[in-house]
Amino acid sequence: MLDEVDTRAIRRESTRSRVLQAAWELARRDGLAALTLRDVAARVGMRAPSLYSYFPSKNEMYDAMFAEAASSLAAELRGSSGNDAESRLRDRLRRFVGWCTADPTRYQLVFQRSVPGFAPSEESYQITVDALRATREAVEAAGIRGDKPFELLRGTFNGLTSLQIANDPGGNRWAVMADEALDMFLDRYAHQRRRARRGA
Amino acid sequence: MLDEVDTRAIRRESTRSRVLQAAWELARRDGLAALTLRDVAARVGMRAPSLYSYFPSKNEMYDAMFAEAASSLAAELRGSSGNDAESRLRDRLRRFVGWCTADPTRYQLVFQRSVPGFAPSEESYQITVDALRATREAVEAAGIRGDKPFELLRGTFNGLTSLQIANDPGGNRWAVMADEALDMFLDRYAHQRRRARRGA
DNA sequence: GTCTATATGTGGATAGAC
DNA sequence: GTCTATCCACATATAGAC
Repeated sequence: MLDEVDTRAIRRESTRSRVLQAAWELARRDGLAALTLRDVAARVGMRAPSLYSYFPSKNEMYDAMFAEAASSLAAELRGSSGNDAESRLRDRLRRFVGWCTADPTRYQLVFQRSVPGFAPSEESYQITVDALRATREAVEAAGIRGDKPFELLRGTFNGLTSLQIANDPGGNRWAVMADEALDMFLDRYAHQRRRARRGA
Repeated sequence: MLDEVDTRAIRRESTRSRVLQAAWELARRDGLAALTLRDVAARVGMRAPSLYSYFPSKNEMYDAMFAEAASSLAAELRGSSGNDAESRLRDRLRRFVGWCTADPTRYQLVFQRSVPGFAPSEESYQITVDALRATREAVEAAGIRGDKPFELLRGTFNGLTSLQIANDPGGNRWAVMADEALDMFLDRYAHQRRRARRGA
């Protein structure tokens, strides 16, 4: 009987997952804001009201998508590696750009406010906050401290990805500048570390 | 009789202008995408269908707003001045950031694709293309050539303004970094002029 | 859990009177 | 030019049968 409960819960999760996948597909095709419950339901062979068994509202469905996307980004960034702090930062930023440009729709949901009336729940939003804090730590591990340099780096990479997605979706005209951007940044802000090393 | 024609045309333009102003006010209050013809009309003491005397469709109204905003930006940037090319570039970039952050709604219409189903007409879009080309010329006048540096600068400033607007609208946490960002950029790319370039 | 039926609301756009 | 009346399509969400 406990087995039955488990089985039911698993099937339920599976259906919920199928619904979310259908929502992503439609959002990629027609745009995030153009999502309708009718279309999502039709895509999994249901009618719109049936979705309310899985999500209490449309915005809760957006929130589940947001959480999925944010978790995916966090996982991608956690996979960063390198022999030293600078290499790990470089890898992390490359992964960031790669993740953002791989799926503009996903990027828009997480980083832009492109769905009128939707804001992520505190819980879902926290996933992105944690990822940002980890990036801040990676920057500091590379010897760069202070809000200003960090926010400048953040702005630079935000700008590159958003130009990429707005003007050349699917391409890499701006994405390939990630390394160059980091070099420019390190040229200016990593000098303390190098000078200190040289001086010592 | 020609006078009458003129008077009528002037009144018409005046009303059209009032409609646009009402649209901006509502867009700032409720968001660009939340604009409705009913609300806009009500704000100028009309009913929705009357607006069709001034704009053939809602998207044409958006396009008129886009053209207005783009022209305003172009005029602002044309006012840039300075004693040398670098100062003029710095002033131009300051003006850019100032213009963008002064009115997030205006910025969103011109630089983000935040209205589903709306794209500017070729004619309106051209205004922004011209402004961008003039900025490119200002960068080259400062001795910096090539697509890559220019696009990197463009990305950096795009990123700063978008962070500013998304996270601190009305404030200046990121806007004040404009000078710092340009310094970082010049550190790396204006050195050709002054000394041998390091690295590749 | 899924359905049909429906409440309830929205908003762009057109027809035709004045 | 502005109005009323209306069309039409759409969408979220609920009630209640099965």
